[in-house]
Amino acid sequence: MRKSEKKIERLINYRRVLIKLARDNEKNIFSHQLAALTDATPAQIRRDLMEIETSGSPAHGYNIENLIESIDDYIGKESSKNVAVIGLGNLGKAIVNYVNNGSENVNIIAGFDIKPEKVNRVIAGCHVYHLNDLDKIVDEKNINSIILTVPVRVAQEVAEQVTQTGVTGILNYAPVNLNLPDNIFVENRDMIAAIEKVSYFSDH
Amino acid sequence: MRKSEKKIERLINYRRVLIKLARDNEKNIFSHQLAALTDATPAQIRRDLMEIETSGSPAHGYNIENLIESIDDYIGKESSKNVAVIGLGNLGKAIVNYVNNGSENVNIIAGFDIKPEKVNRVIAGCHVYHLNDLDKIVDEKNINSIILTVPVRVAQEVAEQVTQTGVTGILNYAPVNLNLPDNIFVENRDMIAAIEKVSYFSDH
DNA sequence: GTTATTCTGTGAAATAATTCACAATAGAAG
DNA sequence: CTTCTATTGTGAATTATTTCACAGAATAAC
Repeated sequence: MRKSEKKIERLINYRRVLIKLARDNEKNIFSHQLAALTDATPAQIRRDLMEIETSGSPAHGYNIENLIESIDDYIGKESSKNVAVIGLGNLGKAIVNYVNNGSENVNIIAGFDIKPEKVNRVIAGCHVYHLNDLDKIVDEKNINSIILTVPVRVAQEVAEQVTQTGVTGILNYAPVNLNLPDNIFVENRDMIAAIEKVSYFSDH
Repeated sequence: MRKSEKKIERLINYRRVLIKLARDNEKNIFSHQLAALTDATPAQIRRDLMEIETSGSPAHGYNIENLIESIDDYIGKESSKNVAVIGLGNLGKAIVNYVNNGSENVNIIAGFDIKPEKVNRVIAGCHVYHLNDLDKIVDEKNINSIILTVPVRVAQEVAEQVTQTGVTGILNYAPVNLNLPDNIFVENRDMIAAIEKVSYFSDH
C-alpha cells in the first residue's frame, strides 16, 4: 500500500494520542486500546502499522516510545517544519493562539497581513509582517507551509503569491477552491461546509 | 451507490459554487466547468449527479437553478437547521463571526460558555447563554448541531452533556477523540492535525 | 514443560470510490 | 435534411480502502 492521505492522517492521530500517553508514563498499548482512543478499528491500526518499522507482542502490545519513534521515522517529525499564517483576522489570531499554545509539535513562526495596524506587531508570540515581505521572510525563515485565513475575494490571488515563494503546502480556511499548480498541496478546511455536513448527517 | 460521506461533502461543495454562479446570473454549466471550480473531475461530477433528479443537455450542460434545487432536494436545505457553538474563546468567536457573516445557508443562533463575563452578552449577533441552560435552549430553539470549541480537558465532558440534550451532530474543534454513542455524528476538525498533514504533504 | 490465553501480523476477501470509454443525444452549421 | 461536434449518462474496469479470519508467537498459569 502506498502512503495514502488517509493513512497519514491516521498516523498523525495515533502519534498525538501516543505522545499524550507517554507523557502520562504509559509504557505499552494494544491495538484495541489505541482504537478506543482514536476513531479507528483494531484491525485498521494493525494494518496501518504493518509497513512501519515496528513490532508488537501478543502479551504486551506495542511499546509506546518505540511506536512514536517509528511513526516519526515514517512520516517525519513536524517540529522541524516552519509554518506561517496569512491573514490575522479573528480566525487567524485564534489559530495562532490555539496552535502555539496547544502543540509542541508545530509552531507558527510568522504572520502576514496588509493592514497597517497589524503589521509589525506581535500576536500570540508571532511577529506579523507586511504581505509584501512574504518572499523575503519565507526564504529567511525557511517556511514550507502556509495557513490561509484571508477573505474569500483575495484568497486566489494571495495563494498564487504564496506559490511564487516556493511554499508547497497550503492549509486553506477560505471557503473557495484554489486553482494552483499540481505540485502545491492544498488542504481545504471550509468551516461552513463542515457545518453543513454535520447538519446533514445529524439527521441521517 | 449509497449516500456516502464523501459524496455528500462534494454535493455541498458543488451547491455553494452553483449558488455563487446563480447570483452572478450564470444560467448553465458543463461538468468540466464545475470541475474547475471544485476539486473534482468531470467524470466524478457526472457520476455524483447520476442519482440526483437532474439532467443536463449535451449542448448546454446543466441548468444551474435546477441543479441547485435538485441538490437541495437530495441533501436538504441547511438554512432550516439550527446550530449553536459552545466555547466563546478566540476560535468560537471567530467561527461565529465567520459563519454568520459569510453564509446565508447556515446560521449560528446561540452560544454557550461558563465564564460570567461572556454569559448574557451578544457576540457577533449571537446571544451567549450559560452552559447550564444548554438543555433548555436546545429545546426551545430546536438546535440539532453543535460546534464544540472548548478546551481539550473538558471536551469529552461537554460533549456528553450535549448528547443528553438530543443534539445528534457535533463539529468538534478540540484536538481529542470524543467517545460518544453511535447515533451521534461527530466531525473532527483538528487544526493541529491539519497543519501536520499539510506539512507532511508539502514535502512529499 | 505443557497447556491455555490473547494478541499480533497478514494473506485473502469484501467493499467502496474513482476513472474509463463509449453509445446516445441535442443542437449547430450548412 | 444531413453532417459534425461536444457533451451527457452510464456499464464496466480499475484502483483504493477496509475488514475478515486465522496461523504464529509470547507469556502466564500450573
